[in-house]
Amino acid sequence: MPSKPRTAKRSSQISELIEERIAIGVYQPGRRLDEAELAESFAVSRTPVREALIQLSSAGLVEIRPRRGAIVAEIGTRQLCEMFEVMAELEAMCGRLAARRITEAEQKALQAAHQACENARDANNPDSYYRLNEQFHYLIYAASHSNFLNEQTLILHRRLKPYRRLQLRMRDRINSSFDEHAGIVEAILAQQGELTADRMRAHVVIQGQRFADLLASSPMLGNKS
Amino acid sequence: MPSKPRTAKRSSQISELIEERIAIGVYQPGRRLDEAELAESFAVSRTPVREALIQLSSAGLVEIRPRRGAIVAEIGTRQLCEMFEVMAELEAMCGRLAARRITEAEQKALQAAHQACENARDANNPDSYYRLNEQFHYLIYAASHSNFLNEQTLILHRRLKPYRRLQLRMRDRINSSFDEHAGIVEAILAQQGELTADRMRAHVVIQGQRFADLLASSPMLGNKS
DNA sequence: ATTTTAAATTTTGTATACAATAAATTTAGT
DNA sequence: ACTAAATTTATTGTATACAAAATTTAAAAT
Repeated sequence: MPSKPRTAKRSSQISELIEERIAIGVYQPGRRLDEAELAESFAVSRTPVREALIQLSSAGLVEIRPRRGAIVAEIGTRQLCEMFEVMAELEAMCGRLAARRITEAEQKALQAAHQACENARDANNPDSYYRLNEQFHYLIYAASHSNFLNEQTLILHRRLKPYRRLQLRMRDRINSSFDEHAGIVEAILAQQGELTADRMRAHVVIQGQRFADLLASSPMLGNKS
Repeated sequence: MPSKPRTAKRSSQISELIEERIAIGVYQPGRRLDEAELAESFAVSRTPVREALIQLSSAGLVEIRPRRGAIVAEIGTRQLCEMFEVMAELEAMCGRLAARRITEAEQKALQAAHQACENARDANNPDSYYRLNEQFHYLIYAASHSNFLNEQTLILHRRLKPYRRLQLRMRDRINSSFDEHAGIVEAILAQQGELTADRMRAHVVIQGQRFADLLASSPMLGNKS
C-alpha cells in the first residue's frame, strides 16, 4: 500500500509516515501519539514505533514527556517567532552562497521553478503554489553547495511545515510572495550575494510576521505565551 | 557512581554518557559502537542503548548504517568547514541579539567569564581555558534571549566538540582567542549589534580556518574529501 | 596459492514479555 | 453530595526472545 517499499529500517519508514501525517495536519499539534495505537495502525510492534517517535522528538516535531507519552509538538508563538528568526538567517545564508556558487543548470532550474510559481499564482491555486514555492526554496538551499547548510535548513523547514500551511491562505500573500521571489531570482542571477541574503531574509521575516499576526488573532493552536 | 541520578529515561542518560565519551575522545570518530558491548558497559539491556544511539544519530554525533551498526560520526574536512560556516552565522546572530537584549546581570556574568578566561590564559592552562571559553560562549548564546537560537547553537556546538579539542592546542591560539573575546565583550557592552555579529563571526571563522589547516597537514582522522 | 563458494557466527532489527509508573475508577469518609 | 484515599486499569520503559541480514571463517575448486 505505501508508496515506498524502501530498503531502510522500518522505524525510519514509520518516522516518515508519522511526519507526513503531522505535516498534512492529520495529527495536529498537541495530539497524543499512542504507541500501541500507532503500532496497530502500521501493523508493527511498538518497538519500531518508539524508535520513530524518538527520531521525531530529536527533529523537534514530537515532544516526549517521560513516562507520560508523546504528543505532536506544540510550539508557542514566542518560539515560533524565534524559529522564523533563525530560519530567516539560514535562508539568507543559503541565498548568499547560492548567488556566488550557482551553476548554469541550477539557474535554469530556478527560473523554471519561478515560472511554475507564476503559473500557480495566475491560476489562483494556493495548494499548487504551496508545493511549488517549497521547490523554489529547496533549489536555493541546494544551490548554496553547502550540504550541511542545506540539511539544516531543510530540517528547520520541516519543523515549521505544520504551521506554514495555514499562513499562505492569507489574502494577497501569494502575490507578494511571488514578487519577493522575483527580486530574489534577480539578485541571484546577478550574483549579488549580500543583496540576495537581504532579500531572502526579508522574505522569510515577512512570512514569520504574517504568521505571528495570524496566531495573535485566532486562538487556534494551543498557543501558550 | 554516576553524578546524575536523574528522573528521566535511562536511554537519555545513556545518550549523555556516550556523548560524553565521544566529546572527551574515548570514542573517536569512526569507532564502532557495538550495542551489546555498550549495554554491558552500562549494565542495561540493548533496548535503551539502541534508543540512545538513535538520539545521538539525530544529533549528528553518531552514524547508523542500516543493518551494519553504528559508528561515531566521522566528518570530512569539507563538511567540517561547512559546519563552521553555519556555526559562525549562528554565533553571529547570538551576538547581535545579545548586544541588544543583554541584562545587567548577564553583563556582569559575561565580564566575570571573560576575566576567568584571562586568568586561565595567564596561567597557561589550555584545559582550563577550553572549559572557560565554552562558558563564555554559552553566556552569549543565553543572552540572545532566544531559547530556540540558544538550543540550536548548543546542538551544533556539541557536534563540533569532538573536533574542537585538538584545535586549541595550537600555538598562540589561546592568546588571539582571548583578544577576540575582548573585542566581543566590548561590542556587546556598547550594545553594538552589528559590530558584535561581525566580531563573533570572525572569531568562529578563524577557528574554522585554523582547524582546516590542522586537518590538511595531518592525516589524523579519517578525513575523506 | 588464490579465488570463489558455502557454512557458521555474530550482530542488527523486530516482536513479545514483564516491570514500573501514571491515569482512571471506585470506594470510603466527612 | 463532595472530597480524598485506595485500588484498578492502562501505558510507558526495559528486558528478553526470536528472525533476518551481514560478516567472518572454513572449505572446495581452479
